[in-house]
Amino acid sequence: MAEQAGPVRVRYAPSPTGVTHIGGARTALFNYLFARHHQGAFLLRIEDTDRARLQPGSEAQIKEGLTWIGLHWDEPPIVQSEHLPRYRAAAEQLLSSGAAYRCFCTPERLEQMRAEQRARKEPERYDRRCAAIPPEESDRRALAGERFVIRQRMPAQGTTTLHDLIMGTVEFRNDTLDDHVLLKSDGYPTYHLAFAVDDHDSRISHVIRGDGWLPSAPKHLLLFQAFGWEPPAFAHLPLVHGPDHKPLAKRHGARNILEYRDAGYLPEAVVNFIAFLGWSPGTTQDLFTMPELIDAFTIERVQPSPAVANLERLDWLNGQFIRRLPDDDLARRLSPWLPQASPDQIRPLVPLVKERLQTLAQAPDLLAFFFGEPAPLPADAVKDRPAMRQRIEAAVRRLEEAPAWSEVELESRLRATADALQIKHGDFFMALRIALTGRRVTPPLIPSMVQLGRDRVLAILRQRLTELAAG
RNA sequence: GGCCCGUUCGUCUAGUUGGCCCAGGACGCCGCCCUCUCAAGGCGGAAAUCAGCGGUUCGAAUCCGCUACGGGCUACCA
Repeated sequence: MAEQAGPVRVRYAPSPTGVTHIGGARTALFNYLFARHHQGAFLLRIEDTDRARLQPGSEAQIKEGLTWIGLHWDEPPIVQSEHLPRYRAAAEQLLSSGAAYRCFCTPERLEQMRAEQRARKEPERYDRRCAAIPPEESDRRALAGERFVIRQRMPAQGTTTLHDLIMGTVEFRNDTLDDHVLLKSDGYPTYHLAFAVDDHDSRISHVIRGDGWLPSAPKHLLLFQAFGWEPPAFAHLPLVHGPDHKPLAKRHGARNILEYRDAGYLPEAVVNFIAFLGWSPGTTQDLFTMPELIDAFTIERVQPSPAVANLERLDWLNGQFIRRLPDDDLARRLSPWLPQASPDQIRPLVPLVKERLQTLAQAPDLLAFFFGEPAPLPADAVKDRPAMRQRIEAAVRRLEEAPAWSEVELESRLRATADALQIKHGDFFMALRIALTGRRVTPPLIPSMVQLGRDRVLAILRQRLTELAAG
């Protein structure tokens, strides 16, 4: 595969018609990793030439999503709607060279034409009725105010060959190519025109995009040729599928990438997760930081087959990354999830939950008993009230005498208490756990008691005794 | 319909210069250990006739052909 001369420059070019989902984020990430791996530039381009489908907050959402997963663009984003004269001039250039022509066909005629082609079971393509209009007549009608689009004139024969970095060599017969529209009658370019002009003007070296574009790649190659420009290298990424093996759509994972943030996922984990969708390093390492990804990423190792997003793996990855976070860092990230607690209050609790969290969102529930009242005693847990009371009373007596409130001290006193009661340590700990938190699943009991503090622990236990006596 | 892409455990994949692969790793699942619950961690296990068929070859997941299945594109959308 011939390497492009000059610096590596790539771009992620979303259209602001929605949000960035997993698939889009992956396209962006692969572009970013490729750029950084080659010390190149990563650009952002907003493809807003479809005014009908434009969505107001979309651009901001896209930028926020990219920023969240740590993809920073190196130059101010290019916004296509701001460059209309440039596209028009480019189209004019093609017009005068004969590589494109004005088409005056109405939408109605085109629809009728297609209906007839369908009926005859022919490929639905523009029939090139306007291709033969002499330039003078074309100019005259345009001047007279007749509405038109500009279409690219495809070669009648021969083949166009694409050397794709992922898909390999793909050959297309030119006579199967449609004379697609380059400039719409509203003066806006279509994707094809804007793509070629912008990628050329931005000196893009590699186009890494979804493989939905593969069928139009030959037209793009021809378009570069018509302009007399050196085309970029191409890499078409296979789609990301949902669990049902259908392309990712609203019905499953096609959620805004930011929803993963809101669900308590770490951007590190999300990045690691999407990096492995269709790519692998070829080693057994499965946890990568961004710098490691940049170092390991090569486009040749991207799979040509679509990947199914396996969200269970994301959960596992998230837990792994949480555990690798320094405690101070985890405390900081937990802070928004525990608005009732100050950073100083959160920090000492981090070691209690660090190994138990799969997402940050689980922290509030796990730590609830530290803030506010403990949950009511579960009904099934107090079936044997006398036993429960006995255990709590014994614990209170021992704890009141504790000279120090440390893990070592509490552990030895509690174990001694269990021995005195002649019950299994585990059973005794469980009784205390339920008394203290109202739950059977909590962070480890003794460290939790230490954090809760002597006064609070004794207060809760006495309160429970009162409840048990009353109820 | 036409053009194009794809097909290794449930999932992500290793494998790509044919033999070291009766196919390796990870998630998930199951079991055991550790253990105050839950996790985490450790150890082990089940799980892929490499889509099918036919070639080439001493030898194929790896090369070739056909078929099947899945998917994309086929707009004055990107």
